[in-house]
Amino acid sequence: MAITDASLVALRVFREVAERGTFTAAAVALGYTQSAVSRQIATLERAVGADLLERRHEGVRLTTAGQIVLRRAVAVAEQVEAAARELAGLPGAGGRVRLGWFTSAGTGLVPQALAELRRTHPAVTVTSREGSTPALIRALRAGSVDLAVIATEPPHRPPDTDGPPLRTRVLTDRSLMVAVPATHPLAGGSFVDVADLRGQEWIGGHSSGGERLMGVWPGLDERPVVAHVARDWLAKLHLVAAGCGLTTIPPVLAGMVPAGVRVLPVRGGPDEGRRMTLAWLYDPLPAPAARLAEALEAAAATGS
Amino acid sequence: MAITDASLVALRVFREVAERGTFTAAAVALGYTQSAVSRQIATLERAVGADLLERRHEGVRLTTAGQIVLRRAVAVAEQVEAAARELAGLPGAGGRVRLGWFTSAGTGLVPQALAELRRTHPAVTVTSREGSTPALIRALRAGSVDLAVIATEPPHRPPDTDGPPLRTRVLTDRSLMVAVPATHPLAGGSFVDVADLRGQEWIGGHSSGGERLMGVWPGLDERPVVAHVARDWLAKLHLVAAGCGLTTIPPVLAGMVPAGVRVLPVRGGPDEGRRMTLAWLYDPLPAPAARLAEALEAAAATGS
DNA sequence: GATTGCCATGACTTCTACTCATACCAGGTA
DNA sequence: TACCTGGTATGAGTAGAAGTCATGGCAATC
Repeated sequence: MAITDASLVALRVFREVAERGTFTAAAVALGYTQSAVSRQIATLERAVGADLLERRHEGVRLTTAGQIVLRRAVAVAEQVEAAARELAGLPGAGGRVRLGWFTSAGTGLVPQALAELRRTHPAVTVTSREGSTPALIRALRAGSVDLAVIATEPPHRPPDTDGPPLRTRVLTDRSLMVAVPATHPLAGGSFVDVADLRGQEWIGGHSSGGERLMGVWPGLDERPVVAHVARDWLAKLHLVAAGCGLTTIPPVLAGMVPAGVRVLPVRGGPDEGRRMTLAWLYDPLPAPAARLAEALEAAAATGS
Repeated sequence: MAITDASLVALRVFREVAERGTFTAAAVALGYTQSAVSRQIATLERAVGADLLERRHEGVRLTTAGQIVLRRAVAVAEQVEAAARELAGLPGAGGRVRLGWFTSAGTGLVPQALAELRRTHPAVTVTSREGSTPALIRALRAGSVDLAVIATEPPHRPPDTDGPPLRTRVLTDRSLMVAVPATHPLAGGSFVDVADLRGQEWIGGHSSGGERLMGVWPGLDERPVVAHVARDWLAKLHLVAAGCGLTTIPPVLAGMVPAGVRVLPVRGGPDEGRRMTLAWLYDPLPAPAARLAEALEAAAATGS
């Protein structure tokens, strides 16, 4: 038994696991049971003769062997897809770029860059999808996006260590802000002191495990009171406007809040810079991806 | 069912069939029965949704869809092999070239070029194998050799039409000769007239179907008398020396016949030029293959 | 200490992918 | 014409791969 006896299915399953980060999520995505995924991976590991994944409580991480196999599995999948396209008489993937972006890039930066790109390079076709920063990094490594706009927070270290280092370029670098109801006592000033944030009611995001809780000012020395939970920015901001509480807001969104909301910087705490970073895996970027990268940088520059 | 549901085994089988030219030969090579190969191909064709092979009485030929799938199957196999090498901690295939050569290139040209190459570029590792010209062309297309020394005869047209045209370069271009026993009446002159070849006894190669019969002068207007059959050049030439008959001999071998054999040109018939041609599939050749190609050309130039 | 979110595994079932034997088909030869 | 040869296809049977379900174990969190 050797890797040559692996199956395309096993490689696809492995890639999905690498992308989703857990067997369970990969199983759901593929329409299998978790147990089927577990067995596929076990079989693949037996074929390869080494562990591909390090099982940890919050999911799995690639081992060195896993990184090798993932890279090849992605290449194999690309060949198979290319064959399918050719057989269907479709054009190659030449002018296509797949972009991933994390939520707060979706309101300004990404649409703006896409509009610009369509004007300047109409031949480039972009497909895109939203995702959390860790999910996007896994997607880059799993080859399911070519380019990703991710978020980093202080201390802005390299976002993972699971393989060849990501190439990155900082798009924007500004500080987190708070959105307060216009009727709120704090709305009067031109900034908020971090001490004033104690005891406030917050409108938070889902605190689903692993991902940090969004919406509540980080580093408060108390357990925050989360009065409302919402995933959507527009909903959150309307809740703020309705006076239901405060929420944090990335600076890129500051310009597009509804009436009844004031956005203010926060002073007196540690730096809460939020970088939007463009990330990709291998240099050089293919031409269409490079065009998109330029458009994103241009949009970041004008938007700031 | 789509090509994405194909299996690595099926792709490997398909590639082997493309290389061997028949299901039966592929089955033998892979240790399967012919029926297993037939079913694998049928399944793959169903998955792809098109015929991959045109069944003909003497074997199979690739259809257009088959050419597409073969190219991708080769790329997939390369990825898998690369993964295996990486996992085993071996170096990549960087400095390796796989050469194919047809029989009469094996006595002079190939060893000479390899010796020269080892001297000038010791970092290049060459593996090589013998094969008939059609087999070598299939091997090129199946990606199992990188470079091939093949033979062509008049009218020297492109050797096949099964896919992207082969790149070629002529190495040598000389005429077929006959080897006669030194004791034979014809051995006295400095050439032989084609008319004198009638009624002679010949030492032939295996006339196994498809491949043309080697050893007997082509185009005789009689059924030749094949007194002995041998595959090996040295055996053939020793049979000639023993006075058992005549045989044809490619010019590259003229200089290395044993005592008791005379090699003579033939006049009076149509041109029986025999070209040795270097062939490969995709430009540009990777560096190590290019070095080998140069060495082969140099050897061809000095040898003539 | 209970709960939650992971992965592994035993028991069972289905379906895939072999083998063997045989049929079939086209060309070449007696 | 009939037969042989060298090829592919296919019916029948079987072993094993690859799913599902149900359950168990483990580590972190509340």
